[in-house]
Amino acid sequence: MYVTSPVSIFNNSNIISTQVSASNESQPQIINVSAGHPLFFEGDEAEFVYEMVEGVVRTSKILFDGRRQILSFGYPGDVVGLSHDRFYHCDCETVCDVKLRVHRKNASNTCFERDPNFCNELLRYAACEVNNMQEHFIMLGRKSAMEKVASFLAALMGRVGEKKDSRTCFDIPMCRSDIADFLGLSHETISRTLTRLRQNGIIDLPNKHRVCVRRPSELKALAERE
Amino acid sequence: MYVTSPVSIFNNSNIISTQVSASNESQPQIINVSAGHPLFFEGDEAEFVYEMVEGVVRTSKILFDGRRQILSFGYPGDVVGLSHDRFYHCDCETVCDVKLRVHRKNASNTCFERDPNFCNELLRYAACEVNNMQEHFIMLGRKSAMEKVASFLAALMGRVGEKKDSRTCFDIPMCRSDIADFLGLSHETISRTLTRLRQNGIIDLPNKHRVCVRRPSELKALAERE
DNA sequence: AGCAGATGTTGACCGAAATCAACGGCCTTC
DNA sequence: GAAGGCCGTTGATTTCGGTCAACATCTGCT
Repeated sequence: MYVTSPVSIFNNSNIISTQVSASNESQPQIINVSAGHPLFFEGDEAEFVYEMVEGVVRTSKILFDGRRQILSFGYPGDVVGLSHDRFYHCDCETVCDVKLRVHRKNASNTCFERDPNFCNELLRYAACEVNNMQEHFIMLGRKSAMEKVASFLAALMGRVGEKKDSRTCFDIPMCRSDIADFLGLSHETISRTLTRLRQNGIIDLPNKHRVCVRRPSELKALAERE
Repeated sequence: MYVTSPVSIFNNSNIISTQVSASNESQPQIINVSAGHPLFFEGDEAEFVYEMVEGVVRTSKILFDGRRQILSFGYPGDVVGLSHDRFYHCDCETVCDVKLRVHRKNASNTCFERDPNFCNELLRYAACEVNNMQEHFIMLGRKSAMEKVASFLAALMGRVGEKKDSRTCFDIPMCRSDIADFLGLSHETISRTLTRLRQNGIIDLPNKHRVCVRRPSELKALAERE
């Protein structure tokens, strides 16, 4: 099943509320996609806009020689597949098993124009998206490897962390290379930096896909300093 | 005169047409701002959305220690000042003398909601913006210094280049540090890379603020390779 | 006109992160 | 359960671009 084009990074606000999307045209369909499958490719006709319900997707662009930049990880509440024209402008794949709500774009290509409320919500979502992307700009352009990794962990902690005693734990469903291509680093540097954070007692790594933050304030400090 | 929050990079399409914006509320006012002045700062109340008419602005974010990332250069036709909430999320300053059209946001804070057409246009503009930003992501995260500078020049060439004989010339109103902070490099690297391009016969530099491209196809090739 | 500060260029050197390489663990597949 | 491939970690080495520094040029100011 091949679907949409994603546009989100870490978005704290579920701007698109359930009832708003439910009111749009024929009720949107929910689909499941298993881990490691593409939803759509750059250049595909952009028929759908997707709302993440469960799981994580990644959106990316590839250069001619294979270099890859991950644009965003789409988490529940995020919207993927917005496009200003008829085509998707990045690839999108599932990172793990995913459940998503599918909105079909109408013929006129400005999606949802018959529903001004949903259009306004989408506009606010897009503006929010732009804001998130701007934060990511300064990360990619001006932060050190340690700052990048700490910022990434801090963002995930804020979004999906579960508090347990004095720790905040969360899963990292994506592999090291995905994180590397998101932060503009090599996967070796991701690994080394995580090891350093563990050695400094700031995080624990119970297994490869889970992080427990032992000192949240120090992590946040590293996200801005060093 | 202090005004808006900008959101654009290099945008080929003047999506916001004159009559659409003119139909919005009380007719928008045109203002002039001279070179080197701020339009607004991060955190300011986002009262206005601006349409660039003439000149160039830069939008930026600053880290605690002074590191700066330029998010976009706003050229005529671009929109600056979109925000998902009541505040601007970046600084904006004029690079040279600027003329711009000012749209006041209404009280409800979702700008222009009474004008569904303009909302749809803005949505398409925002989606286009997101697309441009995605292109910039792969530039910041994965391209070499030469690729970055060549991409920057190629984008400017396509947008504001004037064909003269076999050459395409254009002004670069911003200083080297601005370009550096846009591309995530140091100003010395910008200078060195421009010199290399000149030595290779790909560009001429008649003066510090003007570029003539002698071999456009080689420039475009460098933007993707090397 | 003359001065001061900003801007641009170039060289020397340094360092953070990439690259290259080796290896261990885990998962899939037959 | 053997084989092969991915993934993650760690070490050795390289390299690109940053930093520091010197100097030239330009601009604005009085």
